[in-house]
This record gives sequence, structure tokens and C-alpha cells, in this order.
Amino acid sequence: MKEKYFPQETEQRWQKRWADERTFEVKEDPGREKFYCLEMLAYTSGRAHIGHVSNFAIGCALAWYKRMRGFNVLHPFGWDAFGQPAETAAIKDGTDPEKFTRDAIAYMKWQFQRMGISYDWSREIATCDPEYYKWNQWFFIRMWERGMLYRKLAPVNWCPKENISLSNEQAHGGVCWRCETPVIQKPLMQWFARITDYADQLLEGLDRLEGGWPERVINMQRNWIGRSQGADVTFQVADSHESITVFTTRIDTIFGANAIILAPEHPLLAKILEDKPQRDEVLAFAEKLKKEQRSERVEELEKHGIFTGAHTINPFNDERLPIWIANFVLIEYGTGAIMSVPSGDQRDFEFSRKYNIPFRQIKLTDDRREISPEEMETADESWSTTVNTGQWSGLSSEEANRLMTEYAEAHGFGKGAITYKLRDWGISRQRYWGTPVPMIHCERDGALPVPDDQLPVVLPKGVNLKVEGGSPLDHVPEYVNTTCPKCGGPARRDTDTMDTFVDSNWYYFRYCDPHNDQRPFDPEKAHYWMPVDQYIGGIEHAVMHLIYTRYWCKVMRDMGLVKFDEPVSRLLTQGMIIKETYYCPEHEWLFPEQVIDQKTCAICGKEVITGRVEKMSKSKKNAVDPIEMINIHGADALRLFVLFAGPPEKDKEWSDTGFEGAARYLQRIWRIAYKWNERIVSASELSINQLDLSGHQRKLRRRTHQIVRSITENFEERLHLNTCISSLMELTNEIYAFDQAVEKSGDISDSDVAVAREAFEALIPMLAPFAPHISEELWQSFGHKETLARATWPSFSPELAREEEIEVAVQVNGKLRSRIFVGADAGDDDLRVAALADEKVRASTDSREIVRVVVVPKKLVNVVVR
RNA sequence: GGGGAUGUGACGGAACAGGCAGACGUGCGGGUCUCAAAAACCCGUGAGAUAACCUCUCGUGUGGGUUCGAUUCCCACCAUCCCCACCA
Repeated sequence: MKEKYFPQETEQRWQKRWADERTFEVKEDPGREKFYCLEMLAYTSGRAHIGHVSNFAIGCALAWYKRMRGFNVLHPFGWDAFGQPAETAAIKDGTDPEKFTRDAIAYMKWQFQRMGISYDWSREIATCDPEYYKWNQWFFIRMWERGMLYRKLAPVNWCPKENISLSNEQAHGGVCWRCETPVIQKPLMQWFARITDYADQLLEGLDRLEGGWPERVINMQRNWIGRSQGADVTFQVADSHESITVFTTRIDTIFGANAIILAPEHPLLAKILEDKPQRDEVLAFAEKLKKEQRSERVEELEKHGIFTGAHTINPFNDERLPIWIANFVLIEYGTGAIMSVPSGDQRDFEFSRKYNIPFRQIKLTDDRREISPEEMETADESWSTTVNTGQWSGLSSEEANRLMTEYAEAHGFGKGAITYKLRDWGISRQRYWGTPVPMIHCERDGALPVPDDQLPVVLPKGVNLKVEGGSPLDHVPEYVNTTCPKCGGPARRDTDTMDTFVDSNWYYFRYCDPHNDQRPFDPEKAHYWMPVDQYIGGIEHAVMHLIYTRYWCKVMRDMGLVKFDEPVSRLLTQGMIIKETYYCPEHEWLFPEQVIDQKTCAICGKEVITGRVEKMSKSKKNAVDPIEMINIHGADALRLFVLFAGPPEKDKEWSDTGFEGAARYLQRIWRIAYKWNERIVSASELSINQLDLSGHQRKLRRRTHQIVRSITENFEERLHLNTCISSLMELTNEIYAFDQAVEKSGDISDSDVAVAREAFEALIPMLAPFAPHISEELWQSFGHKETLARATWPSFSPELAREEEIEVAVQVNGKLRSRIFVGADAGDDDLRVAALADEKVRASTDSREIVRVVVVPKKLVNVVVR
């Protein structure tokens, strides 16, 4: 063992040993309790970033801890390898998306392995492997057979100049990202998954996730599902057999309705316009609204609409209400039609004011006044008391709502209804780099699945990606042209590929049985490992991925593949690593070294805008390259720093000096261990419990047990890894203090060695989750042959952790006045007596009447005086 | 517009269940070692009053409230951030 610690050499040596000995590879063991620790699969961008380090470091720490606690820990890793950026890069460079992706995986894997994360690499998967996406196709077909998928015409972002479909990102700001042509919505036949059938289950499941999932994510999912309870009410169209149904959450305001407003896409529009003179004008207007660009900012959107000439009858009071169309009514929500109640809804209010549609007041204010419509400046959306509401006038809004829903139901023109914001999930993409949809279209037999024995439908290679119109696969005749599995006649393959969220729906089930070529996974194996005990990833997946994957689990349950409803028991959304940015008005974003004194541009001398602390990005020149950092102080120091900078779920600011501090700490442990390990290894193993310990020895022993307790509890409950690291530092400082006391006493006794051994043999295993390489090296230097991965987590004794003497705060009227020291077993009465006898307390209670004495056991006494 | 989160020294953060605010680290100041520097080790470091140890006062965004006692609970406000959004 050397005097100084050299991380690079040590880290690579241990990484090799772990790989050679297959230290982290696991298999099912029914005799042992399992723990499934999962980080979100990595997108194959081509380069590791600091966010990966933070994500993996959290998971790895927990995996190490659970391993040492005796769990059979599954900690796998894989690649989210399909998707548009690889295709984009390939178009740009004229390369092949597959080559781009394979190269990215090779390079990133090398980078990730230098971080020394304790993965079972034998289970590695990449979603672009046919052996993996075969099962996406298998699931697709099973779902299609069960009616869980369907095809419908739905709008996609379309660039009319280049004739290609665009993703939402590519259509950002409403223009094509390449030629800046305004994007239009073009309807295409696309595949949808009936996730809305599971809306209620997805919502109810959230209740059970409470406690294990962050409140924030649960709220976002609730919001996303967006359940609204209300009523459907049917309005007859005047002089017609047609009727229009609207959804409302406020049926109690229906007497205030002054119009029915349809979305421009409403299917009944053409019908009600049939005999109207304004027919052509209204249809043209509707077309205009449909083409209208959906602006980024809702507030900036001007409301406009047009009267259709038709009327409906309000079923509650037989009033004739005009039918309008307007841009703010959405075809995709509710029934695509609303009743306009200006006095109770701000949007309706604005619309009616703009077009001078008269309306009526239907609610009282809080102080029970009735404001005339003319006086109103905004709508009153509150729940208060009804007025002008026929036989329901004077009721509370809630009661009127209930009674009027019942009335509508009884009279057959309405009923209670629930509406969701959640839409069916469009899984079609008109792109190349994804899982091919395994369907065949036959003129005679319609859409048919590819027979199972022909799976996977392999993505053809060497495809021209710069095609005009449709998907690149449309232009590959040898792929498209096939035969119908039913009639044997000529047929066409479906050329859509699947949304990459399909890949990430079930990858962690595949980890349980990654090489199975008969099934997506063996249900027995999944039954052993699943559900995931701890999932760790970014908040950006709070809704999409984390809803889709919950949905998929329920689908698999309904197929009989799994036996539980929720795939992830505990979720941790880690924060980002952020760093300050510098912006020069002349030279834009600057690297820190291009800035003098944090305020002047080194190139032009202009004043620099010290930007907000932001997510690291290449373009803002505030990114920190993990491999560069590993080259400076090693992976352990890097991991230690990102975990120490703050609690896992919060954003953490990068600090060069903080990173150095982490490296310094590791050297500090190394030095003190180096000083003691020879003594400890060569000393005979004495039973520490039989030794008579002196003051400094008892103190180190007590602190050791206290800190083991605190770190253990933290891992079990809060997972605030930053405070675990503080505790490790405290124990290290305690060993230094102990070492000084030993120096002072002049010689080293057997009991000194025994106490130091106990401290180091607690400290080193507890360091392993945060800095495994140095821990392994130290562990070995203390005479252990086995890897720490097979070591046992240190235990603590509450008895030994107990303070001998406790310091008790004494307050008078809640203000700190004194501190007293009492024996650890002092009871409440002892504390009371000691506190009242204290000189300072007597001074400040002198001549005043003691009303009460509050005693917090072993902590505090508060003397209340008048 | 709706939903949510956060606010503590110079800085990152700690205080677990309402009980000594500021653990741990960074930075800064001082010391030891050294010819010197770096490194290392040790000490100090919320603000103010006091010559000074003691001691006292103030202090967790602002203002109220509950309580013997509030960083912690409640109400209002201010600020910052995030998510969703003409969602009927």
C-alpha cells in the first residue's frame, strides 16, 4: 500500500477484477430476498454526460447497500437505441442510423464502465436489437387481437414543402426545422392504443403509489389523466331531428346558457348548415379555423367564431339558443361542443362580449347580491348560490348540480358523465429508425398481423432516408411488397414504425430474462424479480414514460403475463447537475475560462451577463465532461461529489472546488487508514467487548455505533445520500481526533487497536456505496481477501451508541438560558430538579412565579414563569 | 387560467416526529511544519453590542396566528422555479 492514493490505476484494476470475477452478475435464488434496483435506460446520444453519473451513482449506492444487507440485487443496464436523433444524424452525415447507434453504444459503454457502476452487464439489452424488438411486435399483435389497438385517421405535423411528417420537436414553433415552412396538420391513418380504457385504473393505482412515488409525479399524472366529473346534456336542434350533446361540469349554470358552441371539426356541422343561407360562409370559416396555427402561448390566442344560423332548445327552460362554431372549442375533449355560460365561465364571457351575445346572471355573489350582466367585468366561476334557475333557484351550486343532473337523467336528456384529458396513445411514427409495425394490408382481407413464426419483421438496411412523402420504408419495394397471410395474394406491409416509448414500456421485464427466444420473458423469472423496488430517473419522464409503462403492465396483467398492477414500487426523480453560464452580447455563450473576474469577456472586454445557473449543455458552454473529471480525480471522487452536493431529488450546482473537496476527503481517509492498517492487521484479534476502555476509546466506539445507525436508517428511509456522506466525514474526523489522543498518550495499547479496527471496519464498507474502488482497495489492505460486494453491512448496538452523559437545554419561557449535563439514564424528574437548581435559571426566574415546567425527555426543559 | 414545489450564513446544504438553528463540505482568516511555497494537520468563522472571556440582543423571504416552545403546523402576501393549459 502506498502513502498516497492514486485513483486511476486502482479504479481500473478493480473494474477489471469485478468484470473477470462476474461480481455483480446474479440469478434467481428463491431462498434469498431480491432487490431490483433500476436506473432508466440510457439514450444512445453518443456521449456520457454528468446527468448519467448522478443517475447511476444514486442507483449504485443503493445497490451496494442492499447487496451488503444480504439482498439478491438485480442491477441491470441497457440502451434506448431507437429514435429520431440517430436518424437525423444519419441524414446529416449520410451514414447509417444503425452504425451511428452501435458506435454510440460502444463508446458510451466504455465511458460508463469507467464510472465503475455495479451493473450486471450480462443482462445488457439494446432496443434496436431484433431479438428485443421482436417482442414489441409480438405485444403489438397480441394487443391487436384483443382489440386494444385500432387504426384511425389522425393529424400529423406535415411539412408541405418537403412532403414529410415531422415529430413535435421537429415542428417546434409551428415551422419545419429544416426549411422553416409553416407546418400543417395532415390526417394520416395511424395506430392507436386504447390507453383511455385504463384511465380509471391508472388513476386509482396512483393512490397506492403514494408514499413510494414523489408527490409531484403523482400530481402530474393525475393532472395528465385529468378526470372531470360532470354531465352530458343533449340539446335538440330546432326544426330538426338532430341533437347536440355537450359535456359540462356545471349543469347548475345551464339557465345562464346563451349559446351552444361547436368545435370547427364537429361532425354535425355540415348537417345543421344544410338549409342555411350562411352555409358556405360558415364552412369556409370552419376550414380557416382548422388550418389556424396553434400558437405556443394560450393567452395570445384571440377567440373567434361565427353564428351558424341554427338554434337548439335548452331542455331545462325551452329557450332557443343560437349555435356557433369557435376556435376555442376543442374537438378532442369532451363531446367537441359546449354550452356557453358567460356569467359563469371566463372564456364564454370574453366570447359573448366580443360578439354581443346577451346573457343572464345565474349566481349570487358571496354577500348574496345579484350583479347584472352589464355590470360584470369578469365571469364568476365560484360555487355559490343559484338564482334565476327555475325551481332550483336559491340552492347551493353543489346541490343544484346534483339535483339537476338527476332531473336531466329522469327526463332522458342527460346523464352524469366522466371525461378525461387523457387521449388514446398514438404509437405510429412515419420514420425509419424504430420497431416496424408487424401488420400487412391486403385489399381483400384488410389489416392482418404477420404470423408469429415470421417475427421479427426486420428493419431493412441501407434505406434512403432522404425521401419525399411518407415514411422512408414506403420507398423500399422489397420490404413493402409481400403476400397476404390469409389469401396468399399480393399485399403491402405497414410502413409505420413504433413510438420509442413502446420500447421503454417493458425493457425492465426483459432484464429479468434477457436471452429468452421463446417469449418476451419467463413469467416465473419476472415473478421473482418484479416489481422494481427502486426506479431512478429524471423528472422529464414523470408523465409520458411513467404512465405508458404503468399502462403496459396492466395490459400484460390482462394477458396473464404478470400478476401485479403496478410495476414500480418506489420512484426517485433525481435533480439535474447545473452550472453557471456566461453570456457576452458580442460573443454569445462563453466558457468560464473566457471570462475575467466573473464579469468581463476576455475577447472583447464587454461586460458579461452572468447567466442563471442552468442545466449543463454544450451550446451554453457550461457542460462538464465526466471522463475529463475522472481523469483528474477518479470516478470515486466524481460520484462522491455529485451525491454530496445535495439530496438526490434536488438540482445540484457543479463546483470545481467542491469536486476537489471530495477528492481531498478520499485522500484523507486513505492517509489515516495507511497509518493504522499495519497495526491492525498484525495485531491479534481481541474481543473488544472484554476490554476496559478509556475515555477517547469509548468515545470513538460510541460515535462509530451512532454513525452506523444513522447511515443505516438513512438508507432505509429517506435516501438522503448527501447526509450519509456527511456522516462518513464525521466518523473520519472522529478517527483523526482519536489518533491525536493516542499520539498524545505516547503509546498504542491493544484496546486502541481494537477500537480503531472496529471504526475502520465500519467506515470502509459504509464508504463502498459512494466510492467503491477506494473502499475495495482499503478493505484489502485491512487483510480481507473477498470483495466488499460479499461483505456484510456493519451493525450497531443501540446500547453502545448511547451517550454516557447528555446535554440538556434549559429554557425560560422558551428562550435558551442554560445547559445542564446529566447522566444518560436521568428521568424527567431528575431533569426538572436539575434545571430548577441551575444558577442561571434561578437568576432569570428569581421572584417570578413558576407556572409550569415542560420536560422533553433527555433533550430539553422549559420553565414557564409569569 | 389550473396544479405543484421551494425560500436557512459568503456559497452548497443539515436540523428525521413542534424541542439547543447553521451538522458536513466549500470559501475565508489564523496557527503548526518548512529556507520558502504547496500539501498536510490543528483552531476559528450567522449578525450586532462589549476592552474582554463570560454575557446580552437579533436572526431561517414578509406579515399575522396556534403553542410553554415554530426553520418545522395554519392563514395571507412577496419572490423564484417546475408541470399542465382556451380541458368546458
